[in-house]
Amino acid sequence: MPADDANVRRPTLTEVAALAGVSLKTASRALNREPNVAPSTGRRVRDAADSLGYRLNGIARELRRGATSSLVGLVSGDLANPFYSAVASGIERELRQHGLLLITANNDEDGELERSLVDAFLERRVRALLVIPSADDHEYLAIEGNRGVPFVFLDRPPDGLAADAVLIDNAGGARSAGEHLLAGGHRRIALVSDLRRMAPQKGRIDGFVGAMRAAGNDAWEPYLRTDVHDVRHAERTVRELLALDPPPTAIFTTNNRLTTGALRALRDQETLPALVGFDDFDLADLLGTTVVAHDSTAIGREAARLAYERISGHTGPARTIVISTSIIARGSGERSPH
Amino acid sequence: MPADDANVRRPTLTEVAALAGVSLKTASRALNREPNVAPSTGRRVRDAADSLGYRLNGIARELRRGATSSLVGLVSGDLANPFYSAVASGIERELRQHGLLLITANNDEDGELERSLVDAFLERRVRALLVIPSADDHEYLAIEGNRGVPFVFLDRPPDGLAADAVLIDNAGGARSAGEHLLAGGHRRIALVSDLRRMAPQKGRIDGFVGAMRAAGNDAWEPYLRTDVHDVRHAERTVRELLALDPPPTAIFTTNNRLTTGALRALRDQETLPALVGFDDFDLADLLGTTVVAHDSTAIGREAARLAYERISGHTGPARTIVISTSIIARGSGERSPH
DNA sequence: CCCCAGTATGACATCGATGTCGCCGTTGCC
DNA sequence: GGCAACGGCGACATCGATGTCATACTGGGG
Repeated sequence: MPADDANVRRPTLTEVAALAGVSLKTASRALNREPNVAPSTGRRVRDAADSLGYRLNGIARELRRGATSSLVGLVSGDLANPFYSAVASGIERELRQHGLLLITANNDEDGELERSLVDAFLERRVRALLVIPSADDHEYLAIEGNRGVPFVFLDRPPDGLAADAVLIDNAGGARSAGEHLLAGGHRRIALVSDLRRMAPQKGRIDGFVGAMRAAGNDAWEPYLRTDVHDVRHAERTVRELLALDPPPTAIFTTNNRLTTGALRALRDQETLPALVGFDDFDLADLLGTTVVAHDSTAIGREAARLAYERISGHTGPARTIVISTSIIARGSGERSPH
Repeated sequence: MPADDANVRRPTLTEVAALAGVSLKTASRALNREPNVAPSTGRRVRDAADSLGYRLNGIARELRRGATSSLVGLVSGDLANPFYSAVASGIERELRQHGLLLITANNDEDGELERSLVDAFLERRVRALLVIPSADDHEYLAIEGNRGVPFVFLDRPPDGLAADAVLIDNAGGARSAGEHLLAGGHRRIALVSDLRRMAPQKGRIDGFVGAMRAAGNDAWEPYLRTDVHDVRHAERTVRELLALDPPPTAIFTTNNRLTTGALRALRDQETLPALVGFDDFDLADLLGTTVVAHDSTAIGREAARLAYERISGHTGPARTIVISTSIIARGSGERSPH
């Protein structure tokens, strides 16, 4: 049936204009509610548009208006990780208020993939690009930044490039975790961290170590475990730590995944070490887990805000926003050394 | 500095062609690696493109190629809810394999907003539209479905419209939860559900009620609580239920939020009722919470698959995929009535 | 009564790419 | 030696909208 074929094609503005008996330009004016259109003409055009099921072609409009879309790109890790999804949620909310839409892509923690995703976004002429980078080197973005596409880095500082960033006070949070445990009387404190090459992890390690040094404590040193990258590995690592003689009396885990692993390892232990985890998580209150908390949604919101200011024409040097952290004591971090 | 101004405009293919000393069309051929371009010409064009920092304008390309983008839209609830983010993650992974990008927007559980987001997506000429609907009536989408934009409904069936859908076996899962508790010897079983008007909730209620009827049990009836919509409300509701005389000996909560609320309410109780929750959640194993689990990521993956098949030209009647559920016993659902 | 301002409209160029078609110069084959 | 086939390339139209400029008509002021 040819009628079907006709049906799958969307009507163009030209067709609407023809049906309404006006010129293309007048139809455009009517639908955009520009001034200087006779009321009756306007109505006729809109009726024609409705009856045809016309919908503006945003691609064509954007090409004409300057080859830049109303999209903002986010390249991050898997949204299944609650940290990333909280950030994405904050971004989306903020963008929506300005009529911008969010495109997301998962870099699978792969620098190569990240680069090609950034490329894909740039080809689609996103208005801004938000990145929670996995790659270490961001110099390849330098040219772009100067070409009118604002970049904002989230959670990790840009490397080899001046760009806006929203970071967490990693060192501060980790220092306060260390101090909290020291204040509880702990000395043999284990540190379980993720990949050391990632800046936030490095910051957290440094902050913790700083607290230890400041207190003149070096009993933690045998218990340092870095480059632990997933829940299973964290669980295994914590089990191994607890089997040491003497075992640590407290553990500090530097992100939500590692904290989860530690909790699993502690499940069947008789004597529980103290535990403080970086990143708050759902139901931590029920599990009584003491954490270094921060507002992940705010990270996204602030990043989107910075991006929007750049889109709106703000120029000036790169800015960095640091999101503060706070310790939420729920019991696990307050267990005393035995 | 005028050099700056020049810098913010992206070079066009015409400029690349001029620099390489060839025609626009030849430059296009070279960059797209079409046949019939002399190797030396190709190299010259690519060098020119690199030196100018040229990047293809996807908007223009898509306009020319048929006014349809390489984007797929997802309208859902807040990504901060792990159910939605798991679904989004599944979708994005699947789409990426086909070179498609995901645009997300949060409907804030508001039918009006949802409609305008769908509009915005359609204007941007998404290739397909995935919806976890909040609105009840989807007839307004009927015209669109016939215009070549495939729709896939997730978690909730389309209403007044034939479209592909990926659903959870809500009734089946809830029935097995009911049967599980009955088998444990429970009779006074409370049902705490979210908004009854939402199809998944209705399905879960019906499944549970069906199990009760089949067993000839009506002792649950005084403990039915529907239209509980957030964590706080769920916590309060469960507290009230437990204060009844006699109290229920078991509770079935019909989604992850309500389960969270119930867990909070149970925290300080002396005698614990059995608890089964619909939706699995992170750390449920540590909390020992028995749940009706399903693979949320698979929902997204399957929906993206259906959409992709339609994009690739598949026609035929609307299909519905039902994701199965299974009970994961972790202790809370196996407590016996006291 | 004329002129000017302002309103309503349309013709045409344009955004940046790709598709169609045709031209020119080599080959290769009969 | 002539001709078909093909490789390499460019001129031009095109996708669907918006911006610019021109034009016709209306009404009001001098």
